[in-house]
This record gives sequence, structure tokens and C-alpha cells, in this order.
Amino acid sequence: MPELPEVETVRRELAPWLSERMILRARRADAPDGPKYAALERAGGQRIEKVTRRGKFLILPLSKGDELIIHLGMTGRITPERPASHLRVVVDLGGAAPRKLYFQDTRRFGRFLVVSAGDYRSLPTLAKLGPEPLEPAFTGEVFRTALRKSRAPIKAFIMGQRPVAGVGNIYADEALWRARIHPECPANRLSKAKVFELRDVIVELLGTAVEARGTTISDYRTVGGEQGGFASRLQTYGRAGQPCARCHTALQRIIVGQRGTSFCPRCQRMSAPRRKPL
DNA sequence: CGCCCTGTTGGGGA
DNA sequence: ATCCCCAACAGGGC
Repeated sequence: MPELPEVETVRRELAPWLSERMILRARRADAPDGPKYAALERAGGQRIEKVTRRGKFLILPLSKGDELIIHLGMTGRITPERPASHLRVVVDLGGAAPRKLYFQDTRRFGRFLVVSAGDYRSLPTLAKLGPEPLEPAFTGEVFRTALRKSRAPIKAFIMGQRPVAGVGNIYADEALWRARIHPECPANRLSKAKVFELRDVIVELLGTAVEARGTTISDYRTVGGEQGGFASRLQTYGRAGQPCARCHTALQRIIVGQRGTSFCPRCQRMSAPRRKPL
């Protein structure tokens, strides 16, 4: 599942050759009807104004007031080459040299649909998306205000896309390891210092991962078909049983928010329980 | 070969 | 607000 750094990498590659192109036709291929591929016919005849992104969602504003929304899910890929299998959507592009854009998505967790600009009723996560982590609005105070509202495990809460946009399972594990926070710690029990530290860690982590063009575990590829370079720098994700890079304790695997989670049981302790008053 | 488990996500219902 | 299940498919272990 591409998270923010992977989606941003795709966005950057798409922007130069997609902006200002005309969509002649967008059609479903080997995909069922349904909300994941809705209203594709409306894209026909519209120019692509630009290629933007919010969290893990690619948003392509079109010339007649619609937006093409693309979410890669866990296995979605956008490619200029016709994929051998699991082709879900084909977009015919006009221009001096007409060409096609393909959306391949093995597991079909992704989406590729057209909405009226800003009408995200069918995409509740996008509608309620938190601040972009790489923009100035994502401050320690803003983050703290969000975290104080929830007793959910910090990892699950962050992955909900509300306190901050674009952090999924990989970067949540990594960020919490870096900030030495137990993934099950209730969000509202983190100290102010820890919240600020976590905010800084997320900004640094995602910024570095974008520079590395994302993390390829298995499915994710850039538009050019290349792998992201950040995988070799992961310290916790997918490394349960291996020694912690800081203290050499074996990383532990648990389930948080129905997602596999690895963390260091020594570095990432729950904050000490409040002592009972006499 | 079959069975079981796991997985880069998000939506919906209890 | 939180928890749980689910979509659909591939790959690995036994």
C-alpha cells in the first residue's frame, strides 16, 4: 500500500506528462461496476488541469468542474504500459502524441473515479482528512489538539488519517519506533513533549522517504516501474524477531487496529502508570 | 496439491 | 467513539 511518500512519487512523475492533456475516454476494463470506479464516462472531453495529492489520494482537477480521484489501495499501479493482468481502468489521452494510461490493481482495494470538485461524500476519509504532514499547518500544537481527543491506541489513531494525512502501517511503525512510543499507548496519554517529538519524527521520516521515492515491499512501483529506495532503511516494519537497531532486544509482533505491528518492547514502553493517590 | 496465514487500505455496520 | 469484518488476490510455509 502506497502511503504518502509513494503516492507523492507517483504524483511527481505523472504531473509533467499528464498536465494539460485531454481525456478522450476513461473506461473500466476488468473491473466490476460499483463505487470504486464510478462516473468514469464524465471524464471524457475534459482537460487535466494538474496532478495534485491529498494524503494518499491523487486528485486531478478537470476542466469542466470535475475531479478524477485515484487511490492506489494496497496494490494499485499507474503505468503507461499495458499491464499483463488485473487491468481495471484505461484512460485514452489526447494530445500531439495520443497515448494511454493504465490503472492496474490486483486486489481491487484501490479506487479510480470521477466526482464533482470537492464532493467527497463517497470518500469519507478524504472528506475528513487531516493536515498535510509536509506543510506548515501541521504543527505540534495542531497535532496535540487532535491527539487529545482520542483514547484509541496511538498507532490506530494516526492511521485513521484524521490527525495527519498519509501515514499508513509502514510509516506508523517507523515513526513510533523513532519516537520511542508504544503503539498501543492511548493517544491522549502521550506527554506534550512526546507529541511534539512524534510530530517532528513524522515530518522528517516522510520527507526522507519522499526523497528516496518511497518504500517498495512487494507491489509498489514508480510510474517508470522502478522500486522505491526507502525499504532498506526501515527499522521496524516487517522485522519482528530481529534485533532492535538501538538496543538489540528482539522486535515484537502484535496486532493493533487489526494491523500487524512490530515494535521494540524495551525502547517503546507505555508511559509509567500513574501512581494511585493515597 | 491443499490449507492456513499474512498483507503498503478504507468503508460500513454493530 | 471504538471495534470488527469485509472486499479480492498472491505468495509463502507446512
